[in-house]
Amino acid sequence: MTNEEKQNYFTAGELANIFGISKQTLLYYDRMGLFSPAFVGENGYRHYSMHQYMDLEVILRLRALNISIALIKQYLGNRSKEDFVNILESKRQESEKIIQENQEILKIIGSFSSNISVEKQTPFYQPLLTWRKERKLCATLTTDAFNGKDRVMLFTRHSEHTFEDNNVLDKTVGWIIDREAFLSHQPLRNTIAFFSYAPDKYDDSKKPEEGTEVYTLPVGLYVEVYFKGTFYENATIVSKSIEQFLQANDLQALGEVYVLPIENHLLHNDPNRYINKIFLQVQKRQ
Amino acid sequence: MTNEEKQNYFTAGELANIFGISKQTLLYYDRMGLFSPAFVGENGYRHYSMHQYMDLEVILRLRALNISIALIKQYLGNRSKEDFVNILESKRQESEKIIQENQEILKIIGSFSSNISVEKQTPFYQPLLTWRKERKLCATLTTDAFNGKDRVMLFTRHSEHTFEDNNVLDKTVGWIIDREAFLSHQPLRNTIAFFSYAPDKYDDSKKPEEGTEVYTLPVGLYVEVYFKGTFYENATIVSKSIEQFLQANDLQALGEVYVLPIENHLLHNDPNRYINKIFLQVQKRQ
DNA sequence: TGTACCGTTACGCTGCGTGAAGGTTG
DNA sequence: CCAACCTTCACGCAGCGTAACGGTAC
Repeated sequence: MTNEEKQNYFTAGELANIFGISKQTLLYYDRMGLFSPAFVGENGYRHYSMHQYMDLEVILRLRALNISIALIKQYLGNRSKEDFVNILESKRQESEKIIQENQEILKIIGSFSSNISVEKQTPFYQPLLTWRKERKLCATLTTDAFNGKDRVMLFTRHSEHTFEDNNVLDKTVGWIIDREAFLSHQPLRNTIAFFSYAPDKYDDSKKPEEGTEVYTLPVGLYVEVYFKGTFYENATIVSKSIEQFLQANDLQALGEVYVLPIENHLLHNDPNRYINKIFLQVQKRQ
Repeated sequence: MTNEEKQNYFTAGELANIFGISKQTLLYYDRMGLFSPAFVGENGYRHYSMHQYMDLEVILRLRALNISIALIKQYLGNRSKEDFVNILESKRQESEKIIQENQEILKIIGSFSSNISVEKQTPFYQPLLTWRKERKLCATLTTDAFNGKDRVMLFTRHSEHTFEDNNVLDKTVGWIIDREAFLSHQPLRNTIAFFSYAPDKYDDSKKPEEGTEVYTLPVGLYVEVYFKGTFYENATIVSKSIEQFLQANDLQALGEVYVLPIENHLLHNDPNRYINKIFLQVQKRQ
């Protein structure tokens, strides 16, 4: 290597340092055929000519926009205003898509967080009597033949049909059980349907799939009970407390019984720490 | 495999179909130790129990937020409200960072695009006489010892020092040459400095690095010429046209001469298609 | 003779997709 | 006997980072 060469060419490390990038990056660009040294010495050393900094500058400015190496390579060989504008345009769309996706994530996180922080000092096993506004919900009816696998299938079908459009903020899925069976403390309580709340501005024109119905929970008085643990282990005690509450307050039950998980396997390993809410509509006995 | 097993367990394909994911995804989760079947048959077939759908649901809901498999694995083994909230919080920060990065990209693309579309029907080699407002610029002085490599180093140093804060929209770097040398058509024209425009609201308190100065281009009359090709090939003809223009309009030059690339190697392979703008301050001869 | 360069493999990361080659079930 | 399942490799992707191992320049 002559002195003249030393004065006019950059070695890989020099060039990398000057541009504040890693030597490996230059080696990688070489391997990819994106940016190769002007010549390679007998000792294998790379020598980049002074003028090559222009190409490298183009590369780094496009990489700063996270434009792919393949695209940069293609563009470098055939630069033009049109192609440049096209690249910027497609990159713009890509970035906008990424922004949208992450804003969607932020939205979901926000709804999660608010739902979690709401229920803090909840009284358990204490029937509450509250006035609820009308609410719409989506329900997927369960069929009669209904073993464990089918139950899971219906559950996921409900989730998919109900949540495929991201209108729904609260993605919790609850289930509806028969009032008579529940209040008579029968050990086996058939699930009538899975349900989840629909947004208030639910699009009525959108016909739900076969087996899924949009349903209105009427305005009125509701009895609600929060309890810990699984429904099947606590159904009897909860149903008895509700029955007692209805009698003591001269109330009668209407409609079906709704069970809604508040904290479930998403938050706890131990099912004993699950929190569910059970509610049903009531009215003064006439 | 007994009939009872068939009724109570999912095979990999079944589970994948139900949840609308790929079988390969399940296999991958198994390999990663994130989600393994309840048992594996003698034939090697995977069998997932009905109850496992809950774990899978947790996994998929967290994956929908693009939370890493390692983190989900950790969380699954030890669920709690606190950890869940922490995960959401860190993911929120991550998403916000991604959004910021991409909005930065959109900003850069926007400034690129507007700069490109501005200069469309530009008259070349035609001296223009315009009134310019005061503008601030950053200049990196070139040293005397100044061969090719040093020039590149100074150029990149200027870029780094000037642009490391992303305040600057227009990242074009121009250069300043000596007026006397230029107007006397000397073949070798020394570059005095590299420069680029500073944003109007440049933070004066921020002391620039050694060798870089913030500089004010005074308000006043300027002569501007757009020309095609490289500066070194066109300097003589441009300087002659400017000289003629000055004489014809009874003007005299002030300050130094600025050369600013409008379209360069970022947009063209062929240097003959480069577009540069040369400008200098003038005043009526007294 | 040391130390600070240079080089070439080659593997790691993330989350799967996509075969290939071969066994199992019905 | 075929179709539709299932399995286990193993490579590919994007853009480098990070050694490991060895030669070279001063």
